[in-house]
Amino acid sequence: MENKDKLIDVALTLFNDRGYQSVGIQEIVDTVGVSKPTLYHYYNSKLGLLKAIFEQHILGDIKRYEEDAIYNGDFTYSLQKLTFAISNSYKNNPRLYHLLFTYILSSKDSEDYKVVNLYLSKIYNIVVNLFVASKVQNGNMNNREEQFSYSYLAMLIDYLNRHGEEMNNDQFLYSLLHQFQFGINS
Amino acid sequence: MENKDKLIDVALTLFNDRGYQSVGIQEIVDTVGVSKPTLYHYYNSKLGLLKAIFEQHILGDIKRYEEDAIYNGDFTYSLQKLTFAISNSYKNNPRLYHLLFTYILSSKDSEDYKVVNLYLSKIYNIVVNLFVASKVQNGNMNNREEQFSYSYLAMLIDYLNRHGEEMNNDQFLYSLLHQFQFGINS
DNA sequence: CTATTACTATACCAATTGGTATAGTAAGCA
DNA sequence: TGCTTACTATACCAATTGGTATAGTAATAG
Repeated sequence: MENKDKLIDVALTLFNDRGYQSVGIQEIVDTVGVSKPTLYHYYNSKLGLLKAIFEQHILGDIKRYEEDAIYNGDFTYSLQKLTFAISNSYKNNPRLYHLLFTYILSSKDSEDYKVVNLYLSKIYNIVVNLFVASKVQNGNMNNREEQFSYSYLAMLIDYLNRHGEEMNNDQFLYSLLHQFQFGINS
Repeated sequence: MENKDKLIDVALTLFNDRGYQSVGIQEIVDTVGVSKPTLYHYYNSKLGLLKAIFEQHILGDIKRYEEDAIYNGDFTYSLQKLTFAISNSYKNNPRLYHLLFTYILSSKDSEDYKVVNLYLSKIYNIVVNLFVASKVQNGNMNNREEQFSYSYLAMLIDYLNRHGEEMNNDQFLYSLLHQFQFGINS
C-alpha cells in the first residue's frame, strides 16, 4: 500500500478508536512511518485528511442509497432495499461507518462535525425522503414521517453498531424491519 | 453563584458545544474569570471536572429511574413511568443529558468516554433489566429483550435530542411508546 | 540533457496543552 | 491572640498541538 493510502488507513483506525480530536498528526505519521510533510502534501490539513477518509468510499455508497430508496409504490420493498444497502456498506467498511455514526449524537460546533455532517446529512435526507414519498401508502403516519425516519435510523444504526460486522445478520435485519412496522406485540 | 459551581456550569456548556477534547482548561477558567489553580483546587484534573459535572445531578436521577423501573406485573406501566422520568430529567437538565448521550455512539478508547460510561451504562442496565423482567408477560419477545431495550433507548434518546426541551411533549412520548409496542401500522 | 513535477525528510515555528510551585489573602477557630 | 484551613493569583513547566520553510531525491516529460 502507498503512503497516501496508509495514512488514510491508519488515521481511520486511530480516529475510530479515540476520536478525531484526541489523535495528533504526529501519532498518525509515526504509525505509518513517514514525516509530517508527507501527510500535508497529500491532504493539506488535519480536516482535509478527515474529509478524504470519507470521500474515499462514501460518495459511491450514497449514490447506491439514492437508487435503492426510490419509492415505486411499495414502501416495504424500498425500505428493505435501502436497509440492506446500508448494512452491506457497513459490513464492507465497518471502521468508516462506525466513525460516521459517531457524529450523529456528537457536539455540533466542532470543526470535525461540520465536515462529517456533509455526508451524514445526505444519508438522513435519503431516508426521510423515502418516508415522505410513501405518505399516501402509509396514511396512518399522520404527518409524522420525519419522526418515523429518525426513529428508524436510530434503531438501525444502534443495531449496526452492535451487530453490523457479523457475517449473517439478514435475519436480524428482517426482524428489525418487522419490529419497526408492526411493533413488539405482534 | 460560587466559583466552584460557575466552573461546572461553564464547562458543561463548552463541552456540550464543542466536545470535551476540543475545550481547553484555559478557556474554561478564562470564561469564568478565575485562574487555573482555582479549578484544580476544586477538581484535581480535567477528567475530575467532567466527573463532577455528572455527579452533581445524575446519581440522584438514576436512583429515581431504578425505582420507576421496578416491574410489578404491568410492563407498559413501568416503561411509561421510566420513560417520563428520563424525559423529565432531560427537561430539567438538557445540557447534562445532551452531553451524556453524546457518548452513546462515541469512540470507546478515549479517557473521557470511560468516565462518562460509568453513568451511561447504569441507565442502560436499568432499561434492559425492565425488559428482561417482563419476559413472562411479553412472551413474544422471543429472547430478544436486549435488542428491544437497545432499540427503545435509541429511539427515545434520538427523540429527546430533537424535542426534549419542548414544554409539552407528553403526547409525543405516548406516541413513541405506542409506536414501539405496536409499530407504525396500527 | 534539461526542466519540471511528485514526493519526502530535517528542522523548525508560535501557540496551546494539562498541570504545578510558590505565595498570598481572608475567614474561622483555638 | 495565633494557627489552620479554604481559596486564589502570578508565573512557570515540559510536552504537544497543527503546520511550514527549506532542501533534497527520483522520476518523467520536452
